[in-house]
Amino acid sequence: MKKSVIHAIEERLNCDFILEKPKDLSLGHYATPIAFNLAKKLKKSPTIIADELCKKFENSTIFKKVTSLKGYINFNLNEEFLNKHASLAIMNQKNFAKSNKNQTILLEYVSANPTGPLHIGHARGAILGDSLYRIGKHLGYKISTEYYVNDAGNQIAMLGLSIFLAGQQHVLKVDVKWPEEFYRGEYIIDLAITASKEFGSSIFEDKKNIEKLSIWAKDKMLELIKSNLADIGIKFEKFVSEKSLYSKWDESFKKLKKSNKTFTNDGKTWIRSTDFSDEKDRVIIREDGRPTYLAGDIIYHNNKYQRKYDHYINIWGADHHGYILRVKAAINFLGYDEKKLEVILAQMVTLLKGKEPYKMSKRAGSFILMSDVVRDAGSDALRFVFLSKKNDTHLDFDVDMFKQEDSSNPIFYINYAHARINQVFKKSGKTLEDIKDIKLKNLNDDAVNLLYTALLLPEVLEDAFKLRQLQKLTEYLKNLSSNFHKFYNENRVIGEQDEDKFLKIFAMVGLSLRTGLNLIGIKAKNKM
RNA sequence: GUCCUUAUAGCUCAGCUGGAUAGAGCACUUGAUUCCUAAUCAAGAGGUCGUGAGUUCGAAUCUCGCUGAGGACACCA
Repeated sequence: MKKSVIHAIEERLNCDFILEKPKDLSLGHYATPIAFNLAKKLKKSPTIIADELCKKFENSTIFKKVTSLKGYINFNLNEEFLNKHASLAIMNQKNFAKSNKNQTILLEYVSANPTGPLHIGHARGAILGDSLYRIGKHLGYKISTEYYVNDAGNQIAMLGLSIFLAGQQHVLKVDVKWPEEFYRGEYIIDLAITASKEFGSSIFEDKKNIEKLSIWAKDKMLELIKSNLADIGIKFEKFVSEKSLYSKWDESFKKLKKSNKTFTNDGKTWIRSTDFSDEKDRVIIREDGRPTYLAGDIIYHNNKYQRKYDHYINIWGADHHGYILRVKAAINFLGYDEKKLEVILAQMVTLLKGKEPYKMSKRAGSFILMSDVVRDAGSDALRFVFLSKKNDTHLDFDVDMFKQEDSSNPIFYINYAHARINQVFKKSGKTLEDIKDIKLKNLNDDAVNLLYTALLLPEVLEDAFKLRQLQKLTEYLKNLSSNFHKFYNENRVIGEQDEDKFLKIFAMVGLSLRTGLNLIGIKAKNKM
């Protein structure tokens, strides 16, 4: 719809212009402040210029009227134009708001260590990533998703050690001297108990078994993470194991060396990331020959770029921001275009419970499980609330407040609108077939504006996806629902002269609500 | 100390690449149901957009300083 409008205006104005939405729908559907820009050049007042430009739009096929006000030019779409778009959408619902793009995108997100269940902080990135994926795919991007599994290194070893010690304490009942850092939390004890059932309690007698426990537990945790994700409707196309990548280290390292950005010092191998305005150079191979975490990421990104996507998106927690430069440096040193990598940082979630702050740290063990919140609040509410906020703002929410599933939860409001539409159709005894060919004309302003708002979904999606700002979509859905509820209260439908016309508009509203919700992983309710 | 993010109504937040009288929801006050679901709607009240400068026809939006908040500054991941 927006494209047609831009095209129609371009045709008559023959110059660049900004197309925006007026503050108030009563002013118009679209507007441009072009007259302000031209004022200086033409040395005339914006008001006069706007008046003159309006005249160019006489006999337009898509605008009902074009008016000027205080220098703005406001465009009102005509019913025929809106009707055409609505008919098209309703007759081909599955394709509504779809389009085609050629860009291929590799989206990596969550990638939480398989050392414990997902906590509420992970949920933010998970929901953002999954929703971006759904929307991107709908808009026609060739987009794939991956989860990078850190199944090597110290953290996994620490997981095994933690379980081993927990087993000694809780199963063998011996005194244990805990190291400074280890994984706490009840799940560690649970794992120890499960391990004793599976392997016999003797497994906790010999330190040699720590590695075995690590591998076993990490697989268990990955399964748990997958099930946590499935609970909120997330499924990855691919899981990439860090460990399995190390066989390709030589190849990656050889490529990296070609850049002359590696060097050895103190028996360690470094990359010169300071050449990429990093604070310091970074170690990639330790003195004892073990690769650092960055080495894994170098292989992984080499692997990613070898698969030749047009664009790469990584969603990381904001605590990783310092890591961006060194990864980008490494990608550059590998001979790839690091600008193709976009890192989205999901800011921390501050969780409150009864106004007391929760500190979330896996290692400390006092963290809120994502699965607990999902159980209390429901996947739909969690998804909607998380997406309602820009991903770069700190998110505060109180678990207790979240439990109050009352009308303050916008997802109820939107579902209610959708359910109402469904019920009106039922009561009317009519189907889409009956109303899809109805011509929408002689509508009151409220009906026109409701229809117009419903038809905005495609441009909202494009905008939200391009800017990676999905709160634009949630805002839109709330707004459309509000317009609908207002209209519903002011107009009777069944048995009225305009029944069929209104039903067609409602069908369009329902389609937009349903499609929009679906793209953020929420199934619209037909009944409350 | 350096870097990232952030500051808008009592609370939680929108406000698109600068543009019309700064908007929602919750909470508060008042009203609407012989009628398709009142889980709704209408009206009211509530703001010197953290602060000080700058850029210009025009700033919540852009630039700089200051202040507050959260986070990161590993050979951990």
